[in-house]
Amino acid sequence: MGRGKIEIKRIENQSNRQVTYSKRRNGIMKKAKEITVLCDAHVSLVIFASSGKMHEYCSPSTNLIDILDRYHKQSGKRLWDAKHENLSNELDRIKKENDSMQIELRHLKGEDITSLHYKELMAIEEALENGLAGVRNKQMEIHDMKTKNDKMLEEENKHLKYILHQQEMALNGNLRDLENGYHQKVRDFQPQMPFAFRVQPIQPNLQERM
Amino acid sequence: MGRGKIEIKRIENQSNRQVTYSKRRNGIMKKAKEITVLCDAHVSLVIFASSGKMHEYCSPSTNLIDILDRYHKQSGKRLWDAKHENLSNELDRIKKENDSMQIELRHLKGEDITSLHYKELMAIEEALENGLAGVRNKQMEIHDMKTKNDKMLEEENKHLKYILHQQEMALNGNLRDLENGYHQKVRDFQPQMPFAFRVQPIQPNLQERM
DNA sequence: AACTATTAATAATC
DNA sequence: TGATTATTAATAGTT
Repeated sequence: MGRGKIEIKRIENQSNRQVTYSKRRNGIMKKAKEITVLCDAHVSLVIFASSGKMHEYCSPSTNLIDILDRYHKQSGKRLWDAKHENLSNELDRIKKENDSMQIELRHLKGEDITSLHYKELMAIEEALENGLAGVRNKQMEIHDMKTKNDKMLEEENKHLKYILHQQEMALNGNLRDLENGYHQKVRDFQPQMPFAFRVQPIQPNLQERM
Repeated sequence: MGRGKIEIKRIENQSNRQVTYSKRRNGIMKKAKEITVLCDAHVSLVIFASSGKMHEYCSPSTNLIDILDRYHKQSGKRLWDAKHENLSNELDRIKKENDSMQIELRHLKGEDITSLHYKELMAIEEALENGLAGVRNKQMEIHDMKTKNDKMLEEENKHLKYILHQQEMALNGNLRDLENGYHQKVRDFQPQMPFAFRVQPIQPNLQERM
C-alpha cells in the first residue's frame, strides 16, 4: 500500500526506517483505538522504537495494570515475581480462613443454621454450652473474689474504726492533760497503724473488671 | 476500506461486531509483526474481546516481562509496585478482620476470657444464650418433624398390616377354592394398594439431617 | 511534513 | 464459520 510493494524485512536505511516506524506506529495506534470503539475490546499496546523511545496505547476505562491482571489470570504466565505470587496465595488462603470463621461465628450465633444436620447442631450446642460454662465460671470467680474483697474491706473498716476510736480516746485524754497543764503539741500527733491491719486486695486490678 | 465506509462507533449488531473484531484483530497483529520486522521495534500487544477471550502478540526475542520492565523504567509508572501495594494493603486489612474474628470465636468458646471485664462477659453470655436458643429451636423443630413423620409412618404401617391381613384372608379363600377344584393362578395374584393409604413424608430430605 | 500512486485492509455479501 | 469483491484506508516513495 504505497507507491510500491515492499518486502517485510528490516529496512536498512536508518532514516527510512525511522520514517516508516513513525507512520506505521500511528497506523497501529489508530487501529487499536478503532477496535476498542467498534468492538468493545480492551487493548494494551506498548511499542519501543529501536531508538528506545516508547509509545503506549491503552483502551479507555482500563489501565495497564488491569489488563496485565487479566492477562495473568488467563494465560497463567507469571508476570509478577515470586514475592507477588506468595502474597497472592496468602491472600487467598486467608480469605478462605476468613470465610470459614465467619460461618462458624454465624452458626454459634444461631444464624444460618437452617440447613444444618442434627449432628452438626449437636456439636454447636456443645460448643455453646462449653462457652457458657466457661463464661459463667469466670463470672462466678469474679463474684467470689468481689465477695472476699468486700469481707476483707469490711474487716479493715472495723479495725480502722476501732483504732480511730482508741485514738480519739487517747486524744481526749491528752486534751484533758492539756487542760491540766501539760504542754504537748497536739497537732503533730501521728497515728501509727499496725501493719497487721493493712489488708492487701487479692486482685490489685479487680476494680477495672467490675 | 470495505464495501462501504463505516463510522467509528460501537457496532451494535453482536455478530457483526464479533466478525469485525476477528478481522481487525488479525489486521493489528499483522501490523504489529510487520513493524517489528521492518523497524526493529519491540511490541507488546494484548487484546481482550468483549467476550473476555484474550489474544496476545509480543515481538520475538523479547517477552512481556521485559517489555513491562522497560515500560516501568521509561514511564516511571510503577506497575507491579502499585499492584504489590494494593495486595499488601488488602492482606493487612483481611488479617485484621481475621484476628478480631478469631478473638470473638475464642471468647464465644470460653477461651481467653481471663482478662475480660464483667460487662464484656455479660455480652458474651447473652450472645451464647441467644445462639443456644436458636440451635435448640432448630433441634426442636427437627425433633417435632421426626415425631410427626413417625406417627404418620406408624399409621401407614397399621393400614398396611390391615390390608395385608385382608389380602391373606382373600388368598386363603382362593386356596380353599383351589382345593375345591377351581384352577386359578395363585402366583400371579397382584395385591393392589389403595392410594389413600400412601402417606407422604412431610420433609422429603429430613433423613439427611437426622 | 505534505502529497499521491499504489497496495493492503476490510465491510458487505455470498 | 470461510471465501470473494468492491471499496476505503494505509502508506511507500516522492516532493
